[in-house]
Amino acid sequence: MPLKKYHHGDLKNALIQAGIEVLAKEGVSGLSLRKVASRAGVSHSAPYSHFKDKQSLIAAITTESFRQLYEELKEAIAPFSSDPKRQLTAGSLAYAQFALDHTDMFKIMFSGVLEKEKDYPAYVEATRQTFGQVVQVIQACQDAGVLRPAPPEVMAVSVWGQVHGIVSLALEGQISHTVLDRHSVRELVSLAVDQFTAA
Amino acid sequence: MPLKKYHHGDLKNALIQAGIEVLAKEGVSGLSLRKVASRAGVSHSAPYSHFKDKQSLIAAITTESFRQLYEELKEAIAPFSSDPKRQLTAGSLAYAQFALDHTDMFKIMFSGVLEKEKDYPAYVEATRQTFGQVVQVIQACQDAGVLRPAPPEVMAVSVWGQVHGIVSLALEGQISHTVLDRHSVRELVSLAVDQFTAA
DNA sequence: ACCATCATCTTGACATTGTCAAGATTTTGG
DNA sequence: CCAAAATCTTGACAATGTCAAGATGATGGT
Repeated sequence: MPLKKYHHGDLKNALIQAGIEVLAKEGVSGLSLRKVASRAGVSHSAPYSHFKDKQSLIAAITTESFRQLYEELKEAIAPFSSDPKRQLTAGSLAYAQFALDHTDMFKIMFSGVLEKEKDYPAYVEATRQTFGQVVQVIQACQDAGVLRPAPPEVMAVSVWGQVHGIVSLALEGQISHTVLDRHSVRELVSLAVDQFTAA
Repeated sequence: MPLKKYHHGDLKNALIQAGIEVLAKEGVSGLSLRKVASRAGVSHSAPYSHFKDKQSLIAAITTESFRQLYEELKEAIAPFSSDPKRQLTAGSLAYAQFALDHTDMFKIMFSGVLEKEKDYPAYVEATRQTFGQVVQVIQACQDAGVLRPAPPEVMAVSVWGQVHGIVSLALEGQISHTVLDRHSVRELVSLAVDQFTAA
Protein backbone atom coordinates (compact mmCIF):
# COMPACT_ATOMS: atom_id res chain seq x y z
CA MET A 1 0.00 0.00 0.00
CA PRO A 2 1.50 3.30 -0.98
CA LEU A 3 -0.33 5.11 1.81
CA LYS A 4 1.33 5.24 5.23
CA LYS A 5 4.19 3.21 3.88
CA TYR A 6 6.08 2.97 7.09
CA HIS A 7 7.69 5.22 9.69
CA HIS A 8 6.01 8.41 8.79
CA GLY A 9 4.29 7.76 5.56
CA ASP A 10 4.89 10.08 2.70
CA LEU A 11 7.39 12.30 4.43
CA LYS A 12 8.75 13.76 1.25
CA ASN A 13 5.47 15.42 0.31
CA ALA A 14 4.75 16.26 3.92
CA LEU A 15 7.98 18.23 3.99
CA ILE A 16 7.11 20.10 0.82
CA GLN A 17 3.73 20.94 2.27
CA ALA A 18 5.23 21.98 5.58
CA GLY A 19 7.72 24.09 3.68
CA ILE A 20 4.94 25.92 1.89
CA GLU A 21 3.25 26.56 5.22
CA VAL A 22 6.39 27.89 6.86
CA LEU A 23 6.91 30.05 3.80
CA ALA A 24 3.44 31.53 4.12
CA LYS A 25 3.81 32.19 7.84
CA GLU A 26 7.39 33.36 8.12
CA GLY A 27 8.44 34.42 4.66
CA VAL A 28 11.42 33.42 2.60
CA SER A 29 13.96 34.40 5.23
CA GLY A 30 12.13 32.37 7.86
CA LEU A 31 12.23 29.18 5.86
CA SER A 32 14.66 26.86 7.62
CA LEU A 33 15.13 23.14 7.23
CA ARG A 34 14.77 22.61 10.95
CA LYS A 35 11.46 24.46 11.17
CA VAL A 36 10.13 22.49 8.25
CA ALA A 37 11.23 19.23 9.81
CA SER A 38 9.73 20.15 13.14
CA ARG A 39 6.45 21.16 11.56
CA ALA A 40 6.34 17.81 9.80
CA GLY A 41 6.92 16.15 13.16
CA VAL A 42 10.32 14.65 12.44
CA SER A 43 13.82 15.27 13.66
CA HIS A 44 16.01 18.03 12.25
CA SER A 45 17.98 15.64 10.08
CA ALA A 46 15.13 13.63 8.68
CA PRO A 47 14.81 15.75 5.51
CA TYR A 48 18.20 14.50 4.39
CA SER A 49 16.66 11.15 3.61
CA HIS A 50 14.56 12.78 0.92
CA PHE A 51 16.46 15.89 -0.10
CA LYS A 52 20.13 16.28 -0.77
CA ASP A 53 20.22 19.64 0.94
CA LYS A 54 18.17 22.76 1.58
CA GLN A 55 18.44 23.84 -2.03
CA SER A 56 16.88 20.57 -3.07
CA LEU A 57 13.90 21.14 -0.81
CA ILE A 58 13.55 24.65 -2.15
CA ALA A 59 13.59 23.22 -5.64
CA ALA A 60 10.72 20.93 -4.71
CA ILE A 61 8.76 23.78 -3.15
CA THR A 62 9.21 26.06 -6.14
CA THR A 63 8.35 23.24 -8.50
CA GLU A 64 5.10 22.67 -6.67
CA SER A 65 4.50 26.41 -6.74
CA PHE A 66 4.95 26.54 -10.50
CA ARG A 67 2.50 23.70 -10.86
CA GLN A 68 -0.04 25.64 -8.87
CA LEU A 69 0.54 28.75 -10.93
CA TYR A 70 0.14 26.66 -14.06
CA GLU A 71 -3.19 25.35 -12.85
CA GLU A 72 -4.48 28.79 -11.92
CA LEU A 73 -3.54 30.17 -15.30
CA LYS A 74 -5.19 27.23 -16.97
CA GLU A 75 -8.42 27.76 -15.10
CA ALA A 76 -8.35 31.48 -15.73
CA ILE A 77 -8.09 31.21 -19.49
CA ALA A 78 -10.27 28.15 -19.96
CA PRO A 79 -13.60 30.05 -20.12
CA PHE A 80 -12.40 32.18 -23.02
CA SER A 81 -11.04 29.57 -25.35
CA SER A 82 -12.66 31.31 -28.28
CA ASP A 83 -11.52 34.83 -27.39
CA PRO A 84 -7.71 35.09 -27.32
CA LYS A 85 -7.67 38.70 -26.20
CA ARG A 86 -9.81 37.90 -23.20
CA GLN A 87 -7.54 34.97 -22.48
CA LEU A 88 -4.56 37.27 -22.44
CA THR A 89 -6.20 39.65 -20.04
CA ALA A 90 -7.58 36.94 -17.80
CA GLY A 91 -4.26 35.10 -17.73
CA SER A 92 -2.35 38.25 -16.89
CA LEU A 93 -4.72 39.13 -14.09
CA ALA A 94 -4.53 35.59 -12.74
CA TYR A 95 -0.76 35.86 -12.75
CA ALA A 96 -0.97 39.06 -10.76
CA GLN A 97 -3.53 37.60 -8.41
CA PHE A 98 -1.41 34.57 -7.76
CA ALA A 99 1.49 36.83 -6.81
CA LEU A 100 -0.72 38.86 -4.47
CA ASP A 101 -2.36 35.82 -2.88
CA HIS A 102 0.85 33.85 -2.44
CA THR A 103 3.44 36.55 -2.07
CA ASP A 104 6.20 34.49 -0.54
CA MET A 105 5.57 31.61 -2.87
CA PHE A 106 5.92 34.01 -5.77
CA LYS A 107 9.07 35.46 -4.26
CA ILE A 108 10.77 32.14 -3.76
CA MET A 109 9.92 31.28 -7.36
CA PHE A 110 11.53 34.37 -8.83
CA SER A 111 13.98 35.74 -6.32
CA GLY A 112 17.04 33.72 -7.17
CA VAL A 113 16.93 31.73 -3.95
CA LEU A 114 17.22 28.54 -5.97
CA GLU A 115 20.73 28.58 -7.29
CA LYS A 116 21.24 25.89 -9.92
CA GLU A 117 17.84 25.45 -11.47
CA LYS A 118 19.09 23.21 -14.26
CA ASP A 119 20.01 20.54 -11.73
CA TYR A 120 16.33 19.94 -11.03
CA PRO A 121 14.53 18.39 -14.02
CA ALA A 122 11.09 18.54 -12.44
CA TYR A 123 11.57 22.24 -11.84
CA VAL A 124 12.70 22.84 -15.40
CA GLU A 125 9.71 20.93 -16.72
CA ALA A 126 7.25 22.83 -14.54
CA THR A 127 8.54 26.19 -15.68
CA ARG A 128 8.63 25.02 -19.29
CA GLN A 129 4.97 24.09 -19.10
CA THR A 130 3.99 27.41 -17.62
CA PHE A 131 5.92 29.36 -20.22
CA GLY A 132 4.48 27.18 -22.97
CA GLN A 133 1.00 28.11 -21.90
CA VAL A 134 1.87 31.77 -22.21
CA VAL A 135 3.26 31.24 -25.69
CA GLN A 136 0.09 29.46 -26.75
CA VAL A 137 -2.11 32.35 -25.73
CA ILE A 138 0.20 34.79 -27.48
CA GLN A 139 0.11 32.76 -30.63
CA ALA A 140 -3.66 32.60 -30.53
CA CYS A 141 -3.71 36.37 -30.17
CA GLN A 142 -1.46 36.75 -33.14
CA ASP A 143 -3.55 34.39 -35.23
CA ALA A 144 -6.58 36.45 -34.31
CA GLY A 145 -4.79 39.65 -35.24
CA VAL A 146 -4.88 40.93 -31.69
CA LEU A 147 -1.12 41.04 -31.44
CA ARG A 148 1.23 42.01 -34.20
CA PRO A 149 3.01 39.15 -35.95
CA ALA A 150 6.45 38.57 -34.50
CA PRO A 151 8.16 35.38 -33.27
CA PRO A 152 5.68 34.18 -30.66
CA GLU A 153 8.35 33.35 -28.13
CA VAL A 154 9.79 36.81 -28.44
CA MET A 155 6.38 38.35 -28.12
CA ALA A 156 5.73 36.12 -25.14
CA VAL A 157 8.83 37.41 -23.45
CA SER A 158 7.57 40.94 -23.95
CA VAL A 159 4.10 40.29 -22.61
CA TRP A 160 5.10 37.97 -19.80
CA GLY A 161 7.96 40.28 -18.93
CA GLN A 162 5.56 43.17 -18.82
CA VAL A 163 3.18 41.52 -16.40
CA HIS A 164 5.94 39.94 -14.36
CA GLY A 165 7.81 43.21 -14.10
CA ILE A 166 4.87 45.23 -12.90
CA VAL A 167 3.93 42.64 -10.31
CA SER A 168 7.52 42.26 -9.12
CA LEU A 169 8.10 45.96 -8.78
CA ALA A 170 4.84 46.27 -6.89
CA LEU A 171 5.75 43.49 -4.48
CA GLU A 172 9.14 45.08 -3.91
CA GLY A 173 7.48 48.33 -3.00
CA GLN A 174 9.19 50.05 -5.92
CA ILE A 175 6.08 51.60 -7.36
CA SER A 176 5.47 55.05 -5.95
CA HIS A 177 2.56 55.95 -3.73
CA THR A 178 1.21 58.45 -6.22
CA VAL A 179 0.59 55.57 -8.58
CA LEU A 180 -0.54 52.87 -6.20
CA ASP A 181 -2.93 55.21 -4.42
CA ARG A 182 -4.87 55.61 -7.62
CA HIS A 183 -4.45 52.25 -9.31
CA SER A 184 -4.44 48.73 -7.97
CA VAL A 185 -1.85 46.30 -9.22
CA ARG A 186 -4.51 44.47 -11.14
CA GLU A 187 -5.51 47.70 -12.79
CA LEU A 188 -1.93 48.50 -13.74
CA VAL A 189 -1.55 45.08 -15.28
CA SER A 190 -4.81 45.46 -17.09
CA LEU A 191 -3.82 48.85 -18.50
CA ALA A 192 -0.48 47.52 -19.62
CA VAL A 193 -2.02 44.59 -21.43
CA ASP A 194 -4.53 46.86 -23.12
CA GLN A 195 -1.68 48.99 -24.30
CA PHE A 196 -0.14 45.96 -25.84
CA THR A 197 -3.19 44.86 -27.71
CA ALA A 198 -4.17 48.36 -28.75
CA ALA A 199 -2.40 48.33 -32.08
CA MET B 1 40.17 66.04 9.59
CA PRO B 2 37.47 63.86 8.16
CA LEU B 3 40.00 61.57 6.52
CA LYS B 4 41.47 58.75 8.61
CA LYS B 5 39.49 59.97 11.57
CA TYR B 6 40.82 57.48 14.00
CA HIS B 7 40.96 53.71 14.48
CA HIS B 8 40.18 52.63 11.02
CA GLY B 9 39.14 55.75 9.26
CA ASP B 10 35.91 55.68 7.37
CA LEU B 11 34.86 52.20 8.33
CA LYS B 12 31.24 52.69 7.44
CA ASN B 13 31.94 53.23 3.77
CA ALA B 14 34.68 50.64 3.81
CA LEU B 15 32.11 48.11 4.96
CA ILE B 16 29.71 49.07 2.19
CA GLN B 17 32.49 48.71 -0.34
CA ALA B 18 33.61 45.40 1.14
CA GLY B 19 30.00 44.28 1.03
CA ILE B 20 29.75 45.05 -2.65
CA GLU B 21 32.93 43.09 -3.25
CA VAL B 22 31.76 40.07 -1.30
CA LEU B 23 28.51 40.28 -3.20
CA ALA B 24 30.30 40.22 -6.54
CA LYS B 25 32.53 37.29 -5.55
CA GLU B 26 30.15 35.10 -3.59
CA GLY B 27 26.67 36.16 -4.56
CA VAL B 28 23.75 37.14 -2.39
CA SER B 29 23.78 33.93 -0.38
CA GLY B 30 27.47 34.34 0.36
CA LEU B 31 27.09 37.80 1.81
CA SER B 32 27.70 37.53 5.54
CA LEU B 33 28.43 40.23 8.06
CA ARG B 34 31.50 38.40 9.26
CA LYS B 35 33.00 38.06 5.82
CA VAL B 36 32.39 41.73 5.15
CA ALA B 37 34.00 42.68 8.45
CA SER B 38 36.95 40.43 7.81
CA ARG B 39 37.44 41.83 4.33
CA ALA B 40 37.42 45.32 5.78
CA GLY B 41 40.06 44.20 8.26
CA VAL B 42 38.05 44.56 11.43
CA SER B 43 36.60 42.17 13.97
CA HIS B 44 33.33 40.38 13.41
CA SER B 45 31.42 42.74 15.66
CA ALA B 46 32.81 46.01 14.40
CA PRO B 47 30.00 46.59 11.90
CA TYR B 48 27.58 47.03 14.78
CA SER B 49 29.12 50.41 15.52
CA HIS B 50 27.86 51.64 12.17
CA PHE B 51 24.90 49.44 11.30
CA LYS B 52 22.08 48.32 13.51
CA ASP B 53 22.08 44.87 12.01
CA LYS B 54 22.67 42.98 8.78
CA GLN B 55 19.53 44.38 7.21
CA SER B 56 20.86 47.85 7.79
CA LEU B 57 24.08 47.05 5.97
CA ILE B 58 22.11 45.53 3.13
CA ALA B 59 20.07 48.72 2.99
CA ALA B 60 23.26 50.72 2.62
CA ILE B 61 24.57 48.41 -0.09
CA THR B 62 21.36 48.52 -2.09
CA THR B 63 21.15 52.27 -1.67
CA GLU B 64 24.62 52.65 -3.10
CA SER B 65 23.63 50.26 -5.88
CA PHE B 66 20.62 52.36 -6.78
CA ARG B 67 22.82 55.43 -6.89
CA GLN B 68 25.11 53.69 -9.33
CA LEU B 69 22.20 52.60 -11.46
CA TYR B 70 20.91 56.15 -11.40
CA GLU B 71 24.24 57.45 -12.62
CA GLU B 72 24.49 54.91 -15.41
CA LEU B 73 21.02 55.73 -16.62
CA LYS B 74 21.83 59.41 -16.48
CA GLU B 75 24.94 58.97 -18.59
CA ALA B 76 23.15 56.74 -21.04
CA ILE B 77 20.38 59.18 -21.81
CA ALA B 78 22.41 62.37 -21.64
CA PRO B 79 23.64 62.28 -25.26
CA PHE B 80 20.09 62.18 -26.59
CA SER B 81 18.50 65.01 -24.69
CA SER B 82 16.75 66.18 -27.84
CA ASP B 83 15.49 62.76 -28.92
CA PRO B 84 13.16 61.21 -26.33
CA LYS B 85 12.67 57.98 -28.20
CA ARG B 86 16.39 57.40 -28.33
CA GLN B 87 16.58 58.22 -24.66
CA LEU B 88 14.02 55.58 -23.93
CA THR B 89 15.92 52.96 -25.87
CA ALA B 90 19.30 53.95 -24.49
CA GLY B 91 18.00 54.05 -20.95
CA SER B 92 16.36 50.65 -21.26
CA LEU B 93 19.50 49.11 -22.68
CA ALA B 94 21.57 50.69 -19.94
CA TYR B 95 19.20 49.20 -17.38
CA ALA B 96 19.65 45.78 -18.92
CA GLN B 97 23.39 46.21 -19.17
CA PHE B 98 23.62 47.20 -15.53
CA ALA B 99 21.80 44.04 -14.57
CA LEU B 100 24.08 41.91 -16.71
CA ASP B 101 27.26 43.61 -15.53
CA HIS B 102 26.35 43.59 -11.85
CA THR B 103 24.12 40.58 -11.55
CA ASP B 104 24.26 40.13 -7.81
CA MET B 105 23.97 43.83 -7.18
CA PHE B 106 20.83 43.83 -9.29
CA LYS B 107 19.52 40.80 -7.47
CA ILE B 108 20.00 42.23 -4.02
CA MET B 109 18.24 45.38 -5.19
CA PHE B 110 15.14 43.58 -6.41
CA SER B 111 14.99 40.22 -4.70
CA GLY B 112 13.24 41.12 -1.51
CA VAL B 113 16.30 40.54 0.65
CA LEU B 114 15.78 43.93 2.22
CA GLU B 115 12.70 43.52 4.33
CA LYS B 116 11.45 46.87 5.57
CA GLU B 117 12.54 49.32 2.92
CA LYS B 118 10.55 52.21 4.36
CA ASP B 119 12.74 52.18 7.45
CA TYR B 120 15.67 53.43 5.39
CA PRO B 121 15.13 57.00 4.13
CA ALA B 122 18.29 57.07 2.04
CA TYR B 123 17.15 53.94 0.27
CA VAL B 124 13.70 55.36 -0.36
CA GLU B 125 15.21 58.54 -1.72
CA ALA B 126 17.61 56.70 -4.03
CA THR B 127 14.84 54.61 -5.54
CA ARG B 128 12.60 57.64 -5.84
CA GLN B 129 15.26 59.44 -7.84
CA THR B 130 15.76 56.51 -10.16
CA PHE B 131 12.07 56.13 -10.78
CA GLY B 132 11.71 59.87 -11.29
CA GLN B 133 14.24 59.73 -14.05
CA VAL B 134 12.23 57.06 -15.80
CA VAL B 135 9.07 59.12 -15.52
CA GLN B 136 10.83 62.13 -17.01
CA VAL B 137 11.90 60.22 -20.10
CA ILE B 138 8.41 58.81 -20.48
CA GLN B 139 6.88 62.23 -20.22
CA ALA B 140 9.29 63.59 -22.81
CA CYS B 141 8.27 60.73 -25.09
CA GLN B 142 4.63 61.55 -24.60
CA ASP B 143 5.20 65.23 -25.28
CA ALA B 144 6.98 64.25 -28.46
CA GLY B 145 4.13 61.98 -29.44
CA VAL B 146 6.31 58.88 -29.24
CA LEU B 147 4.17 57.36 -26.51
CA ARG B 148 0.42 57.60 -26.26
CA PRO B 149 -0.93 60.09 -23.72
CA ALA B 150 -1.73 58.39 -20.45
CA PRO B 151 -0.79 59.28 -16.87
CA PRO B 152 3.01 59.35 -17.11
CA GLU B 153 3.51 57.41 -13.89
CA VAL B 154 1.22 54.69 -15.11
CA MET B 155 2.97 54.60 -18.45
CA ALA B 156 6.28 54.53 -16.61
CA VAL B 157 5.18 51.49 -14.67
CA SER B 158 4.37 49.77 -17.93
CA VAL B 159 7.64 50.59 -19.61
CA TRP B 160 9.86 50.11 -16.60
CA GLY B 161 7.97 46.96 -15.73
CA GLN B 162 8.49 45.69 -19.24
CA VAL B 163 12.24 46.17 -19.17
CA HIS B 164 12.59 45.04 -15.60
CA GLY B 165 10.53 41.95 -16.21
CA ILE B 166 12.46 40.80 -19.23
CA VAL B 167 15.78 41.32 -17.49
CA SER B 168 14.60 39.61 -14.31
CA LEU B 169 13.23 36.60 -16.10
CA ALA B 170 16.45 36.33 -18.07
CA LEU B 171 18.59 36.45 -14.94
CA GLU B 172 16.40 33.82 -13.32
CA GLY B 173 16.94 31.53 -16.26
CA GLN B 174 13.23 31.59 -17.01
CA ILE B 175 13.54 32.46 -20.65
CA SER B 176 13.74 29.37 -22.81
CA HIS B 177 16.76 28.36 -24.81
CA THR B 178 14.92 28.61 -28.08
CA VAL B 179 14.56 32.33 -27.45
CA LEU B 180 17.91 33.12 -25.86
CA ASP B 181 19.83 31.18 -28.51
CA ARG B 182 18.56 33.57 -31.14
CA HIS B 183 18.24 36.83 -29.24
CA SER B 184 20.40 38.47 -26.63
CA VAL B 185 18.78 40.04 -23.63
CA ARG B 186 19.64 43.46 -24.98
CA GLU B 187 17.92 42.56 -28.21
CA LEU B 188 14.81 41.37 -26.42
CA VAL B 189 14.67 44.59 -24.47
CA SER B 190 15.20 46.58 -27.61
CA LEU B 191 12.42 44.77 -29.44
CA ALA B 192 10.06 45.24 -26.54
CA VAL B 193 10.69 48.96 -26.36
CA ASP B 194 10.21 49.27 -30.11
CA GLN B 195 6.90 47.55 -29.73
CA PHE B 196 5.91 50.11 -27.20
CA THR B 197 6.81 53.10 -29.27
CA ALA B 198 5.44 51.67 -32.48
CA ALA B 199 1.96 53.12 -32.13
C1' DA C 1 8.29 -17.53 8.65
C1' DC C 2 12.95 -15.82 9.01
C1' DC C 3 16.76 -13.07 8.32
C1' DA C 4 19.75 -10.04 5.77
C1' DT C 5 19.62 -5.90 3.53
C1' DC C 6 17.96 -1.56 2.61
C1' DA C 7 15.42 2.70 3.35
C1' DT C 8 14.17 5.76 6.76
C1' DC C 9 14.64 8.28 10.84
C1' DT C 10 17.15 9.93 15.38
C1' DT C 11 20.94 11.61 18.04
C1' DG C 12 24.91 14.03 18.50
C1' DA C 13 28.36 16.84 16.76
C1' DC C 14 30.58 20.73 14.17
C1' DA C 15 31.30 25.08 11.55
C1' DT C 16 29.07 29.30 10.16
C1' DT C 17 26.41 33.03 11.18
C1' DG C 18 23.77 37.07 13.43
C1' DT C 19 23.63 39.28 17.64
C1' DC C 20 24.62 41.01 22.18
C1' DA C 21 27.29 42.28 26.44
C1' DA C 22 31.49 43.67 28.62
C1' DG C 23 35.52 45.78 28.17
C1' DA C 24 39.53 48.09 25.87
C1' DT C 25 41.10 51.90 23.08
C1' DT C 26 40.96 56.13 20.77
C1' DT C 27 39.02 60.57 19.75
C1' DT C 28 37.04 64.83 21.21
C1' DG C 29 34.98 68.62 23.75
C1' DG C 30 35.25 71.43 27.72
C1' DC D 1 44.46 67.45 30.26
C1' DC D 2 40.74 64.69 31.58
C1' DA D 3 36.04 62.93 31.32
C1' DA D 4 32.72 61.45 28.13
C1' DA D 5 31.58 59.59 23.89
C1' DA D 6 32.59 56.99 19.81
C1' DT D 7 34.78 53.07 18.01
C1' DC D 8 36.57 48.59 18.00
C1' DT D 9 37.74 43.71 20.22
C1' DT D 10 36.78 39.57 22.70
C1' DG D 11 33.85 36.22 24.19
C1' DA D 12 29.54 34.18 24.38
C1' DC D 13 24.93 32.30 22.78
C1' DA D 14 21.21 30.56 19.88
C1' DA D 15 19.84 29.24 15.27
C1' DT D 16 21.04 26.96 11.27
C1' DG D 17 22.88 23.63 7.49
C1' DT D 18 25.28 19.56 7.23
C1' DC D 19 27.42 15.17 8.25
C1' DA D 20 28.47 10.68 10.69
C1' DA D 21 26.99 6.90 13.44
C1' DG D 22 23.56 4.29 14.89
C1' DA D 23 18.65 2.75 15.71
C1' DT D 24 14.38 1.14 13.70
C1' DG D 25 11.03 -0.30 10.76
C1' DA D 26 10.15 -2.44 6.00
C1' DT D 27 11.10 -5.81 2.18
C1' DG D 28 12.56 -9.51 -0.61
C1' DG D 29 14.58 -14.05 -1.13
C1' DT D 30 14.69 -18.44 0.65
